[in-house]
Parts: sequence; C-alpha cells; structure tokens
Amino acid sequence: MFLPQTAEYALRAMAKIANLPRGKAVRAIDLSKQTGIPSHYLSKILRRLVVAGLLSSRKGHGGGFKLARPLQYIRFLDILLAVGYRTDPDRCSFGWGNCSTTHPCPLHNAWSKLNTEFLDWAASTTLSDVIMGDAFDENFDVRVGGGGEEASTPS
Amino acid sequence: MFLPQTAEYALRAMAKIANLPRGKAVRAIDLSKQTGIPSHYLSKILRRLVVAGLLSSRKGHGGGFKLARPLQYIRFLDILLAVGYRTDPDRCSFGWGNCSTTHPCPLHNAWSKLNTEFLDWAASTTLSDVIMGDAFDENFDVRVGGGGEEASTPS
DNA sequence: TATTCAACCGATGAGTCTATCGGTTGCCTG
DNA sequence: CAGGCAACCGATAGACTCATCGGTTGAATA
Repeated sequence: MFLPQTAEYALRAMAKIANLPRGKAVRAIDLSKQTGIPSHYLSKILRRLVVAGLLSSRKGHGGGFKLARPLQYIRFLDILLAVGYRTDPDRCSFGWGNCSTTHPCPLHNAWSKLNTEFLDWAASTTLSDVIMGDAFDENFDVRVGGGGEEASTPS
Repeated sequence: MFLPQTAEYALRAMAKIANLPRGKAVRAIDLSKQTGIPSHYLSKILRRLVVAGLLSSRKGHGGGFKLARPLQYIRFLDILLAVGYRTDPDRCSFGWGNCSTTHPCPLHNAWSKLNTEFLDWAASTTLSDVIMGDAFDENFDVRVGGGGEEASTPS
C-alpha cells in the first residue's frame, strides 16, 4: 500500500524469521524462496538489518541469519528505520518549510493527525505481534511457480 | 512522508485552491509559483483532478481552475484516487496472495489495523479541514528563490 | 590443510516515477 | 474577425528505486 517496496520486503522477511524456532539460522536463499523476495535483493536488505543490530549473521557452512534479540524488542519502527525509511516528524510534506504547531500550513493539522497514528503504530507493534500458531506453514509460504522444494535440511 | 510525490502535490494544490475566494479561478502558472510545484507537472495533475470531477477548468483569456463542488464534499480520498493512488484493501502487501481475515498472513492483523486508520482518515478529512484564517497568506506561500511577485492581479 | 558453503560487496542493468518541452485547441477580448 | 491567452496533450528526458550479476571473504567440515 503506501510503504516503499524495500520496507515491505524487510517486514515480510522479519516476520518469517520471527516464526522460526528461536536460535535456528536461516539461509538467505531459503528465505528468498519462502517469501518470494528476489534473493540477491533480499541479501542486501538482510545485511542492513544486521548492521542495524536487528539480525545476526554467520558465514560459511551452517551459517545464516537469525534475530539478534527477543521478538518483543524488535519494533516495526526499528525495521523501517534500518532500511532507510524516513519519518521526518517536522516535515509536513506540503511544501512549507517551517511548519510547526504555532505556525501551521493549511494541511498541517490534518496531516499530523495521521502521522501520529502511523508512528504510534510503528513504535508499538513488534515482532511478537506477528507470531502465528499451527496454521503458519500452510498460510505463509509463497507458492512461486516451480514448486515447494523447501530446503529445510530434513536431517 | 509516505505518500508519493504526485499525491502530495495534489493535496497541496487543492489546499491552496480551497483557500481562494469561492468561484475565483486560478491559473496553473500562478498556482505553480505559490505552491512550488513545477508548472508543467502541476498542469498534468490538475487535469487529472478535472477528469475526476473535483476541479472545473476554463481555457483562454480569464480562464483557470476552480473547485467543482463545495469544500466539504471533496475528501482527501477523492484526491488521492484521482491521481492514481491505489488503496487495495485486499492486498496485504506482504506477499501472500489470498490474505483474508479467516486465513491471515502473519502481518495481516498488524497491517490492517494501520490500513483502516489510514482509510478512515482519508475518507473523513475534507477540504473544509484545511481552511485557514487570516494567517493564511503569510504562512502558505512557498518562498522560492526569485521572490514574491505574486500574480494576483492587484487591480 | 583442502574443499565447500554462505554471507558480503561493488558495479551494473531495468523499470518506474518525476519532470520538461513544444505544439495544438478552444476561448475571450478588442 | 484578428490577436492573444491559457488549458490541453503527446513525446521525451532525468532521477531514483528496485533488482541482478559475478567475484571475494570468512567460516565450518573432512
């Protein structure tokens, strides 16, 4: 809807990772298959999440990505900021430079009402709000053309 | 913030027009100067608003644009739709095709909460919410480099 | 230590959104 | 009716986001 594609991808990937068994790392390539996000592009997004301290990564054999902290401490706002989403509370988006409560532009009041709601939502929603029950596996996976060969190392 | 530039421009232009004396037409070129929106691009946006029935236009000498109906009957939602903004209530933005209340994807609940708030805002806010008092002129005009030669026919 | 695996990284291509330009049509004034 | 004015319209250029590719680095197994 109104989030940039990259931000959407980041939320989608994090929601998927959050629903894995805690402590288990997932490979970027598998995550790509399961979420439908182009793999190379996903890698870039994951790296930004690592840099932001939301994910931890390990190279090499048996490596992958996992959450760097517990679910309830990763807010949607953190994820959005990690991929470069700007909140810019001062900017009213409607062309008037110095827009404030005392000197509002015509759209200021209407706009800030929505903006506040959005920031509240992003700051109060965490990954613990996206945990699913049993229906998860059957509901979340994206069925891309080829089929369902999930690489979840059956050993 | 999170609206496309075009949608932002449309709201800005409409807010400016709404604050003109009712029935007075404004030229695209003047509106461009006052809002800081590139003139040719603004013309395109204005035409879309005309096609959508939110503005009326007149060519030739003394022509210009004005609102096609009273302030309170022009919702923000109408403006956004007029410039091609998609609301897509069904689409959950997170990659799972058939996402519904009965079969939600992990992010569905968190997301639809925000989406509902947004649509409520867009549908309940109208141009009558952006009318300013006396402080208008001094607050709204964008001071672009050149200066303040407003073309508001002083006669 | 050799081999394999997977994250990392820079450069590049594709596509969409934003913005510009020039010419055309229709309307008003003199 | 002649002239100028301003919306209209298609084609095109620029900028930015999205996406891809190939090679490199570091870590784990054997």
